[in-house]
Amino acid sequence: MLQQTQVQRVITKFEEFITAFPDFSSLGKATLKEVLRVWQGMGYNRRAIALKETAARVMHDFDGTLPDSVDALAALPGIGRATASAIRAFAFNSPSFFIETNIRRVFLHFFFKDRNNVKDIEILPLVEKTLNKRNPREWYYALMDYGVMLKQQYPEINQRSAHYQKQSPFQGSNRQVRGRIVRALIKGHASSGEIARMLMLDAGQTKKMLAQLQKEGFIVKKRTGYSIAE
DNA sequence: CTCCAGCGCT
DNA sequence: AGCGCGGGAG
Repeated sequence: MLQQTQVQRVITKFEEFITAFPDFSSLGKATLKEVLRVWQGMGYNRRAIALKETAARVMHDFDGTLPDSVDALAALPGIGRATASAIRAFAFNSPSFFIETNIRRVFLHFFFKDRNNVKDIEILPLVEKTLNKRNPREWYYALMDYGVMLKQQYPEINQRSAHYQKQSPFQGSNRQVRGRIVRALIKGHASSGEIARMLMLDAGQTKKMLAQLQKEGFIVKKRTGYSIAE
């Protein structure tokens, strides 16, 4: 839930989410519509699909217990190397190395003072060297909190990362429209024409986006229109 | 306008 | 390597 999303926003949503789906079993068995309904407000609806699918795989492939190796975790949908390593550090308190935006800021500030275009592959060895292997969890908590603090004083540090990129505006974007369509279909089944009319969208664009959402597993097409998958 | 505990596809 | 993906807060 924390991928590309502010901690403060996740905290309140997490309570609601974990109450609705307290374990892998309930999340894996829930309908996608139920999961997306609770997810609304988090952003990146794809992550809701991945999380539900991950829960189902943990139940079926791992007997209900989350695996603790980076390789096994990273093989789950929506979990890459960074999140897999973070899960190892926070959930299992095991030494593993990863970079996220706050950690990146700390190392750029102290070890790449006069550098530009710094690649994460250059930073990672330093994360490994400085990690407190006795208590990775506490170390990463402190490191990330410190990175947040650094941002108050030096908000532009991460622009010196090779991986920094300004993102396109959300207002009027494709992703905004997708979000509105998903939100509408959570409320109920609708045809392409009804959706276009309800949301004041171009008919052709609406059809194209519905086809894309269908391909990604968000929705299914029936005789009379579209609904949330499963 | 900007950014955010990244991932997956091409 | 580059791009698309939500939505809320500052």
